[in-house]
Amino acid sequence: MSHNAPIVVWFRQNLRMHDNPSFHAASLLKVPLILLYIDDDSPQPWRHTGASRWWLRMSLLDFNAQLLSKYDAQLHIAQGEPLKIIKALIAKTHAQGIYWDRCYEPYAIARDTQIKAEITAMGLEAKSFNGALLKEPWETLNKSQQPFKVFTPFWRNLQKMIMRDILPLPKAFKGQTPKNSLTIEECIPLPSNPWYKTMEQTWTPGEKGAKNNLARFLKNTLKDYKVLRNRPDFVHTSRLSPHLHLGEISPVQIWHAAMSIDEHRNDRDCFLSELAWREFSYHLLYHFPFLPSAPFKPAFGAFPWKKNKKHLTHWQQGQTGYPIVDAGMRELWHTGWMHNRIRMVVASFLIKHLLQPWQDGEAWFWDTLVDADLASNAASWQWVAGCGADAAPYFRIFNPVLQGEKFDPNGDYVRKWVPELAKLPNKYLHAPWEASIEVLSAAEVRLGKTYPHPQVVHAKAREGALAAYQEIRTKTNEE
DNA sequence: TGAAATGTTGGGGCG
DNA sequence: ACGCCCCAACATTTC
Repeated sequence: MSHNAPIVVWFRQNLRMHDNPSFHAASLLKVPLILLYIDDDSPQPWRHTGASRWWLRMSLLDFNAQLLSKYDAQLHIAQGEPLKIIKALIAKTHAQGIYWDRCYEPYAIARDTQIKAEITAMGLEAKSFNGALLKEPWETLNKSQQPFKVFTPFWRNLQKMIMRDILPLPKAFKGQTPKNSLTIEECIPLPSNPWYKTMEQTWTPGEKGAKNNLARFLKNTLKDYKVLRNRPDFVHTSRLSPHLHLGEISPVQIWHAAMSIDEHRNDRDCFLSELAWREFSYHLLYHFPFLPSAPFKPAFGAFPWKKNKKHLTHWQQGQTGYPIVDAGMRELWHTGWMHNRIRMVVASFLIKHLLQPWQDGEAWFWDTLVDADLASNAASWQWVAGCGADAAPYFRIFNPVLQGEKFDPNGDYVRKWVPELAKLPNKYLHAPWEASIEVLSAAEVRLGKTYPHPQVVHAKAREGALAAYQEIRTKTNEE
């Protein structure tokens, strides 16, 4: 192996050119670079499907185009088992090593650990970097060197830490694309069903789209973020989550960009604390790898869920009869995204009103969200269910009518996504069953025909949820 | 990053 | 003028 042998840069969830630690480090070596992307189709839990896979396709296409125009280099696309692919690639190209930015999903950690061991055993270099997090999960420990289990101390600790500088764009390098490369289009075909067309109108996947979203957010909507982020009828959140998931932008870039703004300090810190929730989720997933499937609080293993396929289906389709819930579920289906406040409302409804296991909601979000992220999704569902680390107390049950009236006071959000209720006056928009026959017919609403009756009665469902909670509390105490 | 039930207070109507 | 009741409005507790 000559010291001019190429280095493989394996891109995974870091599809960006700026502030990319592995890419940047490799580019400093002044050797040819092989830019690799592998669609890992080996059997694994939580493989990306649905909406987030559509995003992946778009993101890869954009990234590849940017690489081509900036460096005259292209991604080497492969599909299959990463270890085999990498070994074959190294044999063919005589590469001297491989660099990547770390992933933190349990499956990915196991896979990468094995690959690193095998590559090292071959006498080659396998080097990993932190490109996805502000700090590694093992760098943020409490005073007794244990992982944090409560957000606030985690957040306070994070705020005291010094963030690394943003890395510059890699200088020119010699790109090398092995011949037998698949195209991105072949590797990740468009879904057969045209649902993605609405998403194309909503989103601009890729590094530029991410940057534009950040700039738009900091300039126009950081002011009053703390209050207005709760309004699903406004565009007042950053909408960075899908970009962050594939690393089109890094949390370090976001951190420094936000910190460079001196006005609206309260709003800024509130925004950064949301970034810290993402960080906290990764922290939890790393230290408690069962997080996506089992309750963080073991007592919840005995929770008396009342599995009901019909309830789940109505929820998924946005046909629960509670307008704010249905609006959210339909926004999700059509755009691959849902406003965060509404995510809490619909999740609480599925878990507490319908008594369906949080894992069923988690699975649905995994398929339908463009920002589907194992750590955030698992931690957030557990948070709502009350079984997570620093979770909302179980008895905190959202009233879907009050939430609607409070956060969608003019009804714009419900009217947009549940148009069959659009003509109802505001007074009844969030609780159509309370309207008189006259009001309903004037609005051309026929409950049970044009819009469903409420699937459950709030007050009764609330009692049921509290009783279910009581059951596991009793069991826990007996143990 | 709830909501409902329960408790307290004080203004005003009224005998 | 006074006591009594009603009930917002707000505070506290409970789930």
